Amino acid sequence: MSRSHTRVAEAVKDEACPVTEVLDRVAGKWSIGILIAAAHGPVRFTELERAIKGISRRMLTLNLRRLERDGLLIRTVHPTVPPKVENRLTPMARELHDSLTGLVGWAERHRSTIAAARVAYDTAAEQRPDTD
Amino acid sequence: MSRSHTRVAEAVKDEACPVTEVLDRVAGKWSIGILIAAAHGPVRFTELERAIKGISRRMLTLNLRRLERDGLLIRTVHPTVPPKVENRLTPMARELHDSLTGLVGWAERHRSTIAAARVAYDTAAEQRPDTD
DNA sequence: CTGCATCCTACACGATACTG
DNA sequence: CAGTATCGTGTAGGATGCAG
Repeated sequence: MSRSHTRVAEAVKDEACPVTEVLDRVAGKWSIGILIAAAHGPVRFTELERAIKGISRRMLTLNLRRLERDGLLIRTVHPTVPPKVENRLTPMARELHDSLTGLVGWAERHRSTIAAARVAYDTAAEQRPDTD
Repeated sequence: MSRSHTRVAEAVKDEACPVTEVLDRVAGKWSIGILIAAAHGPVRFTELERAIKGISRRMLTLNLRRLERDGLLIRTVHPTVPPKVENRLTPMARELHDSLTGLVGWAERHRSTIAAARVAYDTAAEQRPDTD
């Protein structure tokens, strides 16, 4: 088990690598949440704001813009008096959404294990006066 | 000290957002790259450093520690004269790795589309003196 | 309702130097 | 080889207030 992975290492080399690319796009505290929250069809700004919970208007706006800029999100503005904006994912984003749910599923499955690992790690660290 | 977890907002709404959980773990410029680079078995520090290329020693170390703390990575130190440290993913991390490669695959498939979308978006923005 | 402007803090990351 | 220590920077993100 070695040769086939060489390409992975090579793929990871410079800034232009897809890894960093996707990272940049999905990075951030809210991107994934927004993508998932917006996945079930046209969603309005306020809906997202409530759905995601914890996100600030500023962050929602900024992330929405970035996603739109990357062609992951389509923002439809209805020039009505009370402004109405519908956000929906592009097909491309829906593909991403699949990987994302996979990620979330993983998180759900192992959350407790991870939490335990952290406690164990921290405890072990505290046991070591050196690490203090 | 592990204080100041402004990021996760801790236990308050942890159950509510496994999204944020996973985000926090995969967030960062290098986490994914490291996980992928370390996926093919025991890898030494320097190997990772060379494989990922662009990463600083400091960042490699920090991320390695975090992954280890979360129970995603096992760090085996061989107390030999030239220190030898082997890093390998835990089974849990391997599952994550699958989602990750999915993510990377998506990135590879749509990279050009995204780039185009950006250009289009930016161009459109420049066309609008109003936006100035 | 949807968003932008401003201010401010925290932290991720980089560069460099030192060490066992 | 595999880190650690320190300093400096950029920017993500939060809080608040104003606006079409």
